[in-house]
Amino acid sequence: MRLLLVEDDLILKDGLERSFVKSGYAVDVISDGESANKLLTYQEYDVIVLDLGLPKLSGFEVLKRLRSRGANTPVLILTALEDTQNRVKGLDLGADDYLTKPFELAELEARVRALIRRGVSGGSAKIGFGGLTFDTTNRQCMAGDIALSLSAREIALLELLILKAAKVVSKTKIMEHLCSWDEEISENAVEVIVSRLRKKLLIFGVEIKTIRGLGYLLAKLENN
Amino acid sequence: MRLLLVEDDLILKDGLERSFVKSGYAVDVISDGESANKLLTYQEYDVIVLDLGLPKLSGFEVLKRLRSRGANTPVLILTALEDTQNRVKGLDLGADDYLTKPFELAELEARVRALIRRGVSGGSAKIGFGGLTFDTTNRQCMAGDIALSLSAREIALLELLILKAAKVVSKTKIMEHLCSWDEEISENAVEVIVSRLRKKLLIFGVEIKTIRGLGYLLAKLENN
DNA sequence: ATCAAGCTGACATGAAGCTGACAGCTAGTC
DNA sequence: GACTAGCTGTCAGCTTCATGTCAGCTTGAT
Repeated sequence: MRLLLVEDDLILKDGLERSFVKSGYAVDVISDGESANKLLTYQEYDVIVLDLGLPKLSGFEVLKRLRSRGANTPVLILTALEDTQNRVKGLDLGADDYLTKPFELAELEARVRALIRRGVSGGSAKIGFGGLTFDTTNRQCMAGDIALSLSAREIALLELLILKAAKVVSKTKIMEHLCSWDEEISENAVEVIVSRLRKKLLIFGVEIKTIRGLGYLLAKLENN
Repeated sequence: MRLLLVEDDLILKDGLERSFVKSGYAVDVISDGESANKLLTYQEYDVIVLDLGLPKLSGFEVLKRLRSRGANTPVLILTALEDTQNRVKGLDLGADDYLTKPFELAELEARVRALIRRGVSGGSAKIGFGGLTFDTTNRQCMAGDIALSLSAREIALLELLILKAAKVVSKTKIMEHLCSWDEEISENAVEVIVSRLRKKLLIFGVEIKTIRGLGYLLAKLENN
């Protein structure tokens, strides 16, 4: 899943980024409100972590403009201001969650996971597809009580496909969700990841269908 | 959909063209204002991407003359001039959107899509016909919750027919919409594409009628 | 009946996609 | 530091599929 972190504190920024990357997110970091606003006009994210105290354009303003463009991307607001007034203002503007500094890393991660879940699967931690169950909390995929042995890339791809249910996901979209700016992979790399994951899923009756020229979609295997 | 790109910067021109072609547009490129103006007197487009800083005739002038001929083709202005004055001037002259360089490719594409949608279907991304729903955003056609498996050409043709609702569309018009100059296909090729699409649509109660000597039109199948 | 317009099955070609092999990289272990 | 195992991207050669052309047919107007 692709995450945007808007934060100007240098130390916090680095720590959060490293931690999110380690958890398997594709993370982009930006440190002022104006750039964030511009970026959000054309780049979609699965979740945004937004500090309120930003240079150039406040977090409030970034959020307001994002919502006024009709985007419903989940936003978690991060701030030093503890008073209720700002909390209310943030939620009124369309924030989905709110965390005041100082906070525990684990709590932030849990809330981010919850936001992604809420947006896609109606809040439940486990999503089923065919004979598979995907657990978004520890990012593991189970078939019955067997845990599939998948690599990080494979899990990221499966997560995306399973969250998009039976919709076509283009190679470009896959590239966007698996990689942040500084990484860049070829279309062929996506094909390779698909090929490897496909092989592992087939055993469990789940198929990755190719829609030529458009992308891939997850489907239950038809037996006949 | 057919797109005209008026741009004199060599590098930008090439990049944009390649990207639009990849997205499935039929793209014509022209690099000076005078030729653009001349071309626009006889060739219709679905959307025009227009640079302001052009040799021979400015983008402003091209736009002004286009509008004075009564054409309401959506126009997106592209420019290095960032000041508000020019933005206002452009919009006053009848531009539909405005983007200042440097910009991200993805943003330009998103805005072009938005313009096409706005122009044709009143802003909604989905258009229905009979039992079919055509999603202009991700260029997919659904019958209920089944996605039709259509090739790129078939989708392009269906898009055109469905946008023109129950009006007759001539073979020449179809050729214009599916191809830019450098590609050229025969009338027979159109017949073949129609034949293939027709077969697939029949199952879903939608018929492509032939109006001999005039063209084709989309109709709901009458059962008797 | 004649002829042009249109239809469609068969085929060739090239692009899109697949996958085994390989090599560079990372993390863990001693 | 050196060794190992596993992950992951690139490449090359292969397969699959979309699409234009052609040929021979059907349809419809006069």
